[in-house]
Amino acid sequence: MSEQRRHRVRLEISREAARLFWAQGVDGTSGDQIAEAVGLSTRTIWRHFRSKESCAEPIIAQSVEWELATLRSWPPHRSLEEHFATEAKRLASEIGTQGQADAGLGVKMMRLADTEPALRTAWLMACDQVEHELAAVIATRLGLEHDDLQVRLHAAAASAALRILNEYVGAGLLDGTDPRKLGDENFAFIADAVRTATGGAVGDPVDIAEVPAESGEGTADRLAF
Amino acid sequence: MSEQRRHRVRLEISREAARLFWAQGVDGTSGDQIAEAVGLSTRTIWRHFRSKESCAEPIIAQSVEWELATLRSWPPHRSLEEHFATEAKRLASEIGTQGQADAGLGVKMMRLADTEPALRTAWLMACDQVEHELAAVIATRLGLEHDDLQVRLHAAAASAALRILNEYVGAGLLDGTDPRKLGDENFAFIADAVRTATGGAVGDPVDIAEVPAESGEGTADRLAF
DNA sequence: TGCCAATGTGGCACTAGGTGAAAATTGTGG
DNA sequence: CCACAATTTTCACCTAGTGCCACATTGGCA
Repeated sequence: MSEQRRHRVRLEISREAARLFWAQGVDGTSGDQIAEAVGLSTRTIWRHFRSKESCAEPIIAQSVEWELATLRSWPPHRSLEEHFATEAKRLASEIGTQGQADAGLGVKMMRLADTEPALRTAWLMACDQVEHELAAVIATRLGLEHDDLQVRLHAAAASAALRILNEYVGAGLLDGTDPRKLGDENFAFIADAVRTATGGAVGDPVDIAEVPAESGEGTADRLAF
Repeated sequence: MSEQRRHRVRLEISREAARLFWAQGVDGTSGDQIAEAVGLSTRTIWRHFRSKESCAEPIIAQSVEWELATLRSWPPHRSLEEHFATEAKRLASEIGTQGQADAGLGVKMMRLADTEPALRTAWLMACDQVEHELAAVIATRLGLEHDDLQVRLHAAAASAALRILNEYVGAGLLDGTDPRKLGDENFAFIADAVRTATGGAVGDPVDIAEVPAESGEGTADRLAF
């Protein structure tokens, strides 16, 4: 089965699972129900997902995917707010009704995660992945290794800030905030949150030329071992 | 059953479970084995823990408990490194062999969490709780509400930094670092990491008198909704 | 001391999540 | 239409976890 095809099937299952989880809770939803809803046998569900809760992962992962993609394509010479703003504009024109529905489900799963530990896991794991990818991005921007302690600290703090903002915005949307209110000034707020969380090290444009000169400056020489 | 007694039983089960998890993996350990190791019936284990993996929670929670307790008792007029240093000294004189063994098990569970998703959950959940308690601490230090967006951002970033440092130090200890090398200069490093993650807002002494004047300054006026 | 009530524990049957392996179905090139 | 591989289904089976009732232990009280 092609990787793409597999991804689509998983996503399809995930949609139905998320819908059922939201409608009747995780405990109140059985594997059989998910299978019936998506029109596959139960066994096939377990072939695609190791557990019931993990059925929600693709829809959650997809809701952070654009953020991840945006961070991956962040050119060194641009500021974070600039890049977010242009990418958001591009995304807005590309996203279809399916994408909007998925985003809605993603937000609902985020909300469910507040009360369903099994889903909170999935959400935290998704954020965990953001953290790792962000470490790579930060490492290249600062000219350090991706497992440098300072890089890991910055990545963890920044992705934690992004998580909080995601939860905040998501909660707002579920409570009836008009999505059109999400304007450019919010990207400035997000970028500043990242700047604050990283002590100003991440968020501004970096000059390619000066990066090598700074390399090593941020490493954890002071930690005794 | 008294709350204290219940806590002790859970901890006892957790010790055996952690030992078995470390020795033979989570999947390789059955509920029956844990029950036998601790001398209780399997049924009683499930009365105390909702799942196999959650048996590791108390030992993990305990390993962040001293950190939590230290943060809770952080007086406004002291810097973070000062407070950590004195509390660590006090702790070192109080901790017994049992406490040391538990700390060792806690570090091992942290390490296992790298490969065992079920345990990573427990670890992230423990960190999640640190984040919440830290929010309360930060709120009082800054004179803001504990659910203020700025407070949540600082708490998330700071606790993420603490998590990374925990993982880093834990990994070091498991790889043979001498525990005695954990001196005062490390507390300065930790405190600086927290300072960086919070844009300098958390870590230094705060003057009680000036707190009310600053209240409201950090709120998220700029986010559009 | 002896009784009683509350509460923790054990045993056992049972549900549900999840897997292994072979049969059945679907898809695909000749 | 056939041969063949890839996927799905069917079915037996395993283990984590629950409901229920009987039993044991504890602690209060006369």
